[in-house]
Amino acid sequence: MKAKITLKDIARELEVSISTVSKALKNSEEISRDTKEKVQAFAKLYNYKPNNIAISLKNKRTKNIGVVIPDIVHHFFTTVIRGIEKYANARGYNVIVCLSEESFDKEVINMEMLANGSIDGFIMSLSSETQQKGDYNHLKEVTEQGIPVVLFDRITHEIECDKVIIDDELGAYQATKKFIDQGKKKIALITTDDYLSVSKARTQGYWKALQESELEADESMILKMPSMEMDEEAIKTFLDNKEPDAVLCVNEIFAVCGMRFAQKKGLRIPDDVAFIGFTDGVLSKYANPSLSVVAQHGEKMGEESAKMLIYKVESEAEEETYQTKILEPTLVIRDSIAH
Amino acid sequence: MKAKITLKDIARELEVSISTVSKALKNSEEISRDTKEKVQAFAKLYNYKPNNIAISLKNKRTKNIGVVIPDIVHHFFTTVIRGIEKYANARGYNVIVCLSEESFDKEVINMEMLANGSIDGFIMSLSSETQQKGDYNHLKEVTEQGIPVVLFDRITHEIECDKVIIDDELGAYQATKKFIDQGKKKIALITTDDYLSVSKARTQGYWKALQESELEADESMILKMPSMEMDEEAIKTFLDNKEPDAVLCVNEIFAVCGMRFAQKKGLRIPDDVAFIGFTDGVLSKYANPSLSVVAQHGEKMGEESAKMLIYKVESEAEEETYQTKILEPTLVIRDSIAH
DNA sequence: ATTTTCAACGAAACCGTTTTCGTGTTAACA
DNA sequence: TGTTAACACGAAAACGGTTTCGTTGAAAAT
Repeated sequence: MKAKITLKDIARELEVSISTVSKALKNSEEISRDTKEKVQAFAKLYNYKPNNIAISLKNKRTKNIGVVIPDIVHHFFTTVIRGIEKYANARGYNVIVCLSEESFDKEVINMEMLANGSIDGFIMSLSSETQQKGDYNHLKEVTEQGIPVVLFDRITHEIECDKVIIDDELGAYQATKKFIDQGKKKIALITTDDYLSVSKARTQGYWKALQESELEADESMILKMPSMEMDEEAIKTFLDNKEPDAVLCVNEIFAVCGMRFAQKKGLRIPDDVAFIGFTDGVLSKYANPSLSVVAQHGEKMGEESAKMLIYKVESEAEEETYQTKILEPTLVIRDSIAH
Repeated sequence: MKAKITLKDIARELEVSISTVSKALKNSEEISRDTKEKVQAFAKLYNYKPNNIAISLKNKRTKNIGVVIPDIVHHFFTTVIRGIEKYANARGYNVIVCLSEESFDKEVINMEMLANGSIDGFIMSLSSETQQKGDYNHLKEVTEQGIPVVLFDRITHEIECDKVIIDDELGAYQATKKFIDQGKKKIALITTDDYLSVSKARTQGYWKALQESELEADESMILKMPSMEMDEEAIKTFLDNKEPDAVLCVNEIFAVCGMRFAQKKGLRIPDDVAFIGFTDGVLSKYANPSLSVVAQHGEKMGEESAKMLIYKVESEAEEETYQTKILEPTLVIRDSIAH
C-alpha cells in the first residue's frame, strides 16, 4: 500500500521548500525552468494529486453540490439527478444526494449535515410533509448563511431563491383540452391533495380547460388521493361510480392502474375511456396500451437547476436577484388516447 | 447574511483561548463548569456548528462514501442507492453519487475525482464497457492506496475487495425450473452478451435447469441482445420464429416487450406463453398482466454494501481479508405465469 | 516554609494547501 | 564602488478545527 504523497514529501525529497513545489506544479513564473521540470517530473513519477479537502478548506469551495429530494425510486427524480450530474460533472462538481423520503425531519437533518461546509449549494425538491406543514425555516437559515439554493418542481414561494418548474397548469390544461377536442364529455381527474404544489397547479389547468368549454365542470369528477401511496380500491370505486370517458392522472401509476381496471371491466382504450398521465417514465412507455403523458422533462430540469446553482456559486458578487425558470411541458401521444 | 461563526470568533468574544472553546464544547473534564456553560450557551446562541471540512482535514476522514454506478434511471440501481443511503445516513455518512453511464472513461474520471480525499471508500457496480474491456487498473490503484472498495452486482474477480452479489445463477435456475415444473416445453431465454457478469451467471442457471430435466437444451432458444438498449424488432422476430411457451428474460423491459408482442399475436399469458423477468421494479408490478420476476433485493444489497464498507473504513486494523456476500434471489409470482 | 499536587487554561503543532511578503544572490547600471 | 533591479526561492500566515503538552496559581501535604 503506497500512501498518498503530499507537497511536503516532494519538498523533503527534492530539498526545496513546500512553497516552491506548490508554485512549480502550477507553472508559476517565479520558479526557474530547471526546478519546475524537476518537481513536475517527480510529481508525475509518484502520481501526486493534490488533496481536495485541503484545497476546499483553503478557498472555501468544495466543488460539491447537495441534492435533497423526496425519493429516488421515482423516475422523474431520477432523470433530474441525471441532468444535474451531467451539467455538474462537466464542470468539476460532485453531487451529494440525500433522500428526505417525504419526511420533514429527514429533510432538515440532511440539510444540516451538508450545510456545514460540505457543499457549495443546494438543489432540492420539497418533501410532501414540508409542503403540508408550510415550515421553511431550514431553507431560510441556509439562504441567510449565503448558501445558494435552487428549488425545482416542488417549490414554495415563501423562500427567495432560484426556482425551476414546469408549467404544470399548462400541461394539465393542454391534456384536458386534448380530451375535449376529441369529443370526450365526462373527463375525470385523479390527483393528490392540494398541499403538493404541483397537484394544485395541475388541478387548476384541468378546471380552466373545462370552464373554457361548454362542458360543465363537476367537482365530483375529481378524485383526491390522500397521499402518493397507491390505493387501488379508491381508484376502482371512483371509476365504477363516475364512468368517465377520459381520465387525467397526475402521475403514471394512477393512470396505469386506472387503465387496468377499465380493461378488466371490458372497456376499450381509448375508445370507451382514454387516459393521460404525468411523467414520461418507463411505465408509460411499456404500459399496454402505451400511456400518453404530459412529459416533465426531468433531465432538462436538472440541467437548468445545476446551471443556475453553479452560476450563483461562482459569481463573486452576491446579487440578490432570483429568477424562476418555467419549462414548457410536452404532450407525448401514445395509444391510450386517439390519434 | 450572518456568516458562519468559528471557534476563533467565540474565543475572541469570550476572551479565552481557542483550545478552551474546543474542549468546552466537547464537555472536556479539563474545563471548569462555569466556563463550559458560558461557552456552550454562547455557541448555542450563535448557532455554532463545526466546519466539516476542517474536521475532515484533521482526522483524514470525510464521512462521505462514493457510489459509482452505470446508470441511475434504472430501478435496480435506484433501490441499491436507497439501501446505501439508509444505512450510511444513519451512521452520519453522506453519499456522493457518480454515474459512469456504462462508459469506461467516465468511470475512471469519476473515481479519480473522488479518490483525492473526497471520500472514505467506494461502493460500485462496473460499467458494461469496463467489464467488456476487462481493464481494472483504476480499481487497483485505488485499493493500493488503501481506500476500501465494495463491488456489487456487476463485479470482477480480478480485484481483491469485498463484494455483494445475488446468486444470479440460482435465480435463473429457479425460474427455469418453475417453467419446467409447470409443464412448459419450449423455454426461451432473452439475455445480453456474456461480458456482463450477471448475464453470464443467469445463462448458466438456465442451462443447468434444462440439463437436469429431460428437455433438450437448445442453443438457438437463446437470444443475446448486443447491448442493454432495447431492440424491439429483434425480440419480435425471435419470438415469431421460435414460438416458445415460456420466456425467461434478464430484465424487466425485455419481458414486458415480449409480453406485448405475444398479446398482439393473440396468445394468452400465461397459458400459451409464460414470462419471468429479473428485477422487481414498477414495471413488473404494473404491467398487464403483472410480471413474475426474480427479485434482486437491491435495497438489501445496498445496505449490505454500505455495512461492509463502513466496517472496513472504521476498523483501524487493515485486515487483508475480503468477503463476498451472496444474497438469495426470490421468485415473485404474479400473473405472467400460472399459479 | 517548602514542596507537591491538582484544577483550569493556553501555546503550539498539525492536517495539506495557497499565497503574500520577504530575502539573498547576481548582474547591470551610474 | 555603490546602488538598483531582476530572479529564484523560502518563511510564515491562513483556512478551522483537534490534541498534546506545557504553565500558572492556589490548596494540600510535608
